[in-house]
Amino acid sequence: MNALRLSVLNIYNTLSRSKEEFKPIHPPFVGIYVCGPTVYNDVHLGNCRTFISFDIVYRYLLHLGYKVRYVRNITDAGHLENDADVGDDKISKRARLEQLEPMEIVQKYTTGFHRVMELFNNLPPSVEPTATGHIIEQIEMTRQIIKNGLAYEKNGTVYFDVDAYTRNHHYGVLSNRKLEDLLNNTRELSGQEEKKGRLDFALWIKAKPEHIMNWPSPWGSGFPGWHIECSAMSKKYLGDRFDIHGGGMDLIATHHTNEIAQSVACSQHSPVNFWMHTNMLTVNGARMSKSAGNGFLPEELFSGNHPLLERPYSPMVVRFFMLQTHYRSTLDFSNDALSASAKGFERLMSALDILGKLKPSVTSSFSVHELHKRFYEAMDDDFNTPVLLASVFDAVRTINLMNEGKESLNEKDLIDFRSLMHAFVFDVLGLKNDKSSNSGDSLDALMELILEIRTDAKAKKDFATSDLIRDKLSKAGIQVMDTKNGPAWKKLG
RNA sequence: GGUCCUGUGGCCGAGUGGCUAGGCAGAGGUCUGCAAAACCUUGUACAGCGGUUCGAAUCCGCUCGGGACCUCCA
Repeated sequence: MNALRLSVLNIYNTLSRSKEEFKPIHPPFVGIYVCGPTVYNDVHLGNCRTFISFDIVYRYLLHLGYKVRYVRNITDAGHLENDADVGDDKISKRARLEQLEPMEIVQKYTTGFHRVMELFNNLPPSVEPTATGHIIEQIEMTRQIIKNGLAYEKNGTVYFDVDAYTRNHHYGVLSNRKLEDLLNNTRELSGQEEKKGRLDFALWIKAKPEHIMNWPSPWGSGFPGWHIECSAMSKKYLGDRFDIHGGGMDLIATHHTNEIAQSVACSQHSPVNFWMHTNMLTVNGARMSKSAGNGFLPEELFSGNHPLLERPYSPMVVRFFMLQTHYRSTLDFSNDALSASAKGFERLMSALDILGKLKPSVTSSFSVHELHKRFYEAMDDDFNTPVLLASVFDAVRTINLMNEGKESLNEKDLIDFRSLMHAFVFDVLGLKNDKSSNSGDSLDALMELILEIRTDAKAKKDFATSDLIRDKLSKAGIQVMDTKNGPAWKKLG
């Protein structure tokens, strides 16, 4: 199938602020690292969007035949409540609030996160390392940075020396900011007396006596800074230099900027070829976030239990909804938009059901190759899922026309068409028919019988009976449709 | 304040110089016992003003609106 792919993959790189042709460092291998969640709380839908976006990246690279190592971490230590490098670790704080051991918090929200990822049909990453599992690597990296003269220790805490770094490197490369602007526009934070420079950030933080999560280090008992974990773990599993690093756009200015600085300080070269960033999910135009109180939890969506929702939406409808927007655009979340997606998704799934049942003709009336080409062009253009879906919906129309005998495919083309649709809708976009309406249980046989009775009644012009069957089934959540090929049914969403 | 992004038809949302995006909703039609489904047809959309150009939603300038980051957040 790939022999017909004429385009090449282009990816928008935050570093260059433009699309670049993707060439792996060591083909056919591709290394990708995505910043995972800090497991101190339930993931909300905005978090999920990022992981769904990178699931598409992962799936498409796999589809293209690359051998992909996809690393997505779990932050279970070191993420402070603010960037002043004072104050509390988020996990520790939550542990006190819930009166649990910190690792109980970690376990609880990690499990929840995995469940949600599975519901959204995200493939599990190849490696899912935790910060607490890589303390030694983080200490090692910190030592190396000190050794290279780009970090210093003060009272048990180790800071990255941004000023020293900027003598040879551009600290603001990723966010495209000048150092003086960063200095002038950074807010004065309290508790920073220890730092030499205002932009310096902690690699290792001295633990206060009450801080439960702490580890011994050359600088005394403490815990790692937030940024060093990703540098240390990406280095461990993907090497000093790898292909793609991803995360939400909000990580550009601080987290990823610091990651680059740390890796450069340690290894003397830039760690990542392609930096990819997903845009934010918004509600009424404002960013969805917990602090703003406008966050949606996946649970609320699946149950419909939220003031802004009129009904529940299945994980696949939500996934489909997200894929109708490009990952670098903001996506505004609303009941109306979701409801439109629910109908579109249903139409797509029923067309794919029909496709599986179509019979081949002698001749073909349209070109499967053309679709094939368009599908790849869309995905090769920086994973443009909305454009792919537009082409997929052209295919949906064609499937329906075939069902009415107005379009046709010969046997070979029909096989190609099925495998093309299957590959892109199920494998690449990761959608699935979560209603699994006609899934071979006893309901099938039962429905066959009922529809037979109804067809008999109709033949005898006993419309009272046929309509009664239809109405009662409708109330039971099953829709009956009289198509040209006889009666059909499906479960209602 | 600094650095950016953005404004597309009733709603969501692609598209970055000339060629129908797409989904949902609406209207008309085909089909049907009636519906539904499906299919066909249908919308003179690109915030405003000016400029560049043979030609702009697309490039440039200004104006107005929305948002993000700079402070924890994907």
